[in-house]
Amino acid sequence: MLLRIDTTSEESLFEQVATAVRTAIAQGEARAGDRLPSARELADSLGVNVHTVLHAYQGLREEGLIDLRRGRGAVVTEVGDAIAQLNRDIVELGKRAKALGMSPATVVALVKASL
Amino acid sequence: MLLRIDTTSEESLFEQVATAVRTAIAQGEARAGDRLPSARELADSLGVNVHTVLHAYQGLREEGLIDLRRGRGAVVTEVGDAIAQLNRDIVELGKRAKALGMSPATVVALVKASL
DNA sequence: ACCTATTTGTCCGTATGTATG
DNA sequence: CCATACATACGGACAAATAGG
Repeated sequence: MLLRIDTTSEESLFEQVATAVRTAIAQGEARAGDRLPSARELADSLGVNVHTVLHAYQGLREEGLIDLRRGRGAVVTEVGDAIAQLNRDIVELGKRAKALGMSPATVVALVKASL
Repeated sequence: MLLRIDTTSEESLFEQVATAVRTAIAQGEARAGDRLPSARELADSLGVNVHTVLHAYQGLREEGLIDLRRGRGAVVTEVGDAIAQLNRDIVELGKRAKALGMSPATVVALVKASL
């Protein structure tokens, strides 16, 4: 799992970390039961603070993607696997939307409306 | 096609009108070849200026959703139909996501990442 | 085919608020 | 604080397309 962070981006750092990890799971790079890098480990390799990674991890826990336990680290849940199943269709959907000239905001609005 | 506008919203009026019409098309309330209400008609029913609605319509024309010609009004294009089809698939995706126990926030995040 | 009245979007300018320098 | 630029929303006048007789 190789992640990158853009310190010049307007998106907050913890959001970028969360998105990166989520994407990795969605792409099947980490499956149910797999252990993610520890917060300290990941923070070091990204050059950000440990709390930034923990903030991201806690968000992913609230989404149900990972279990987070003291002493054991972050483990991908079954929900994480379900995401990988759906991600391919989501990517396909994104391509179609782009081909139709739809703005990302429009697509996101439609998705939100359907949930 | 029943639209509503929130004059207290921070979103600009013409954007709200555009979003409302776009959503109506996405939901199949107006299909290819159908005529939308004239700008004056819609403006009256929404309580905004004609030009505000026209501004929204012109934006939708640039997106390719409608044809706009004087004397004839706004007509939904084939692209409008394609978006409606896309929206049906989005709804289907939402159902699957829910069945898999994925949180709405996760789905939205994945869609954003794919765009 | 003609004329005219209506419908409809386009073009002109103006006021107001919001950044930007 | 001031000046400038830009976008939004509004109003009036205009011209093209349409509809009816």
